[in-house]
Amino acid sequence: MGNKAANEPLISDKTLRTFVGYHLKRSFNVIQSDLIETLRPFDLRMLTYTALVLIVDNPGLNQSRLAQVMDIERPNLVIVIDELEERELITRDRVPGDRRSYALHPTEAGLVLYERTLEAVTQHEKLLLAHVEPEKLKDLVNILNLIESTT
Amino acid sequence: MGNKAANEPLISDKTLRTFVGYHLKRSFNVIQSDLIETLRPFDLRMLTYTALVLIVDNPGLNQSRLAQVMDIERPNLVIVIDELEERELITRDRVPGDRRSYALHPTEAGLVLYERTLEAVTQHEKLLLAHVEPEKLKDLVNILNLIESTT
DNA sequence: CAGTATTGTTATGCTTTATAATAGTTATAG
DNA sequence: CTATAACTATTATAAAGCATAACAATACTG
Repeated sequence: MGNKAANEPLISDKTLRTFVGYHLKRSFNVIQSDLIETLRPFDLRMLTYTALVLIVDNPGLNQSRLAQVMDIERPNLVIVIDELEERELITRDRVPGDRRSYALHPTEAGLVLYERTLEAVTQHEKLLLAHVEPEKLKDLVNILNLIESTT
Repeated sequence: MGNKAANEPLISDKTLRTFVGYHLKRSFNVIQSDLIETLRPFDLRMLTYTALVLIVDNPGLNQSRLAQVMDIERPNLVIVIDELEERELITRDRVPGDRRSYALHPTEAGLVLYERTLEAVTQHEKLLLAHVEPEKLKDLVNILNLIESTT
């Protein structure tokens, strides 16, 4: 009577489960999906959001440094910055000392959007992870920092 | 004397660091980079490798189920399966009961490649994470499972 | 000053991921 | 039994992410 297992036999991913990376990817997918939906109303993608946050937190930085921190190639950052500038969320300002590079600054609108999205994203992640004890989340971040510092 | 900070001022990602998802992504990037390099000699990408492993572990499954487990859309799995079949690592076998679907099975060559890559990938991840105590990795996986079970 | 390095950019390609539409097959409702 | 719905695999298509080569303008170095 409605034995679903008969129609849809369980698939085992036991081999993949032996890899930490597999677990990392699967849990990141959960958070990423939530984040994408959270950012949608603001018409921001993960990359553009990340760039906006870093520019607000580090006003005046240039594109080379930003690409470096975001771990993407310079050419790929250009379209991200183009989009933020077209939407008048940031400005590309000539820097007196070096006429090659631009200093990136948030506009007033950029600051406002930053504040709003920060609240939304923080709230959404808090809700999404509400069932995990805060102590465990702290442990998690500490271990992830260890892994990250592998490089 | 060589004050690098003067030329390359430190960029702060403190706001992004408040998000668990940011930490997850950054540490996954570390593992993913290593995995890609590990798979390169075998001419496998992450997707094709994942598919191969799941087919070996679950011989006879069909593409719909496989796509479901891999969290990708059916159309996108087709080219992955095409590639594995062209390289004669798996076979698409007609199943008597249902002429719509194919049962996926690994070939002898597929099994051999599976064994070799499994060893390589296991060894590489072990080395990459050698500086993290095994106990912490266990904790990590447990917490990640909690997050994954959010869905 | 000559050669080299850096910044931002364009062009290009590959991979991943998502959606719509279709042919063939199976299941279901009346 | 037949009409309709549902399912499987596929094709076509597009958007997004990510990498490399090449270039113009500018800055640095010996």
